[in-house]
Amino acid sequence: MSRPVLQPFRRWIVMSTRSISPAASARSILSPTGCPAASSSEAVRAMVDWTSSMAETARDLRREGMSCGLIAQRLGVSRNAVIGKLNRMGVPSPREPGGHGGPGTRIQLGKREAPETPRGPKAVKLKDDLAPAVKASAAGLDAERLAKDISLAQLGGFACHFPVSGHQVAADEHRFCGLPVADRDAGELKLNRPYCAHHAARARARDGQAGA
DNA sequence: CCCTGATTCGC
DNA sequence: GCGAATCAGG
Repeated sequence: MSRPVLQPFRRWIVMSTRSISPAASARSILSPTGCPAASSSEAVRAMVDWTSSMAETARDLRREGMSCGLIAQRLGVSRNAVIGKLNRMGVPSPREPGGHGGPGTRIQLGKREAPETPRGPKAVKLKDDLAPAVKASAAGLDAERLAKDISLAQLGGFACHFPVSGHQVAADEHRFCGLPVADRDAGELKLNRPYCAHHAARARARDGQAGA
């Protein structure tokens, strides 16, 4: 019948208890023209199953400051896929200046007031001040550099679990901060987050904007 | 020109 | 929900 075909090699691993939902299976692939670019009989693009693992990894990596492009490479997906996914997840844009002031430093949040633009022509551009949280987190970048950068296996019960792998690493080789957590006796905030003071603050700031 | 992220839009 | 195309800025 219509689509006998292709066994999508969408494995991407799935260590989660439940990652592939029936919906995903139903989605299957196909769609001869998934996108305008692929119009015509172009190769079929295996749609990636965004498992929780991938989503979490992407989110963490991005929070580290890794650009979507690198994350995309790591996950093996396109940059737009990562951006789109993260945006859909509600992950804001940390875009910490800690990366490199060179290429791609554009924060400028704030949605366009006129999305009515037919996407082709010029779009509206709005300039909005950065949220204080972003600035604050940026100031704490030093803390990340001071992180122990240890593996998950070495993380203790009170070690910060904030991912700090600033390089491209496999999901299983992810490195974490490892600094003492703050919720033991921070005196200020006592969250259950297994993060140190610095990362806890960042996490809160992040959740505050979009608690996906 | 490169890079970046954001949004729009078809599937 | 997914990703490409497009846009927009550094």
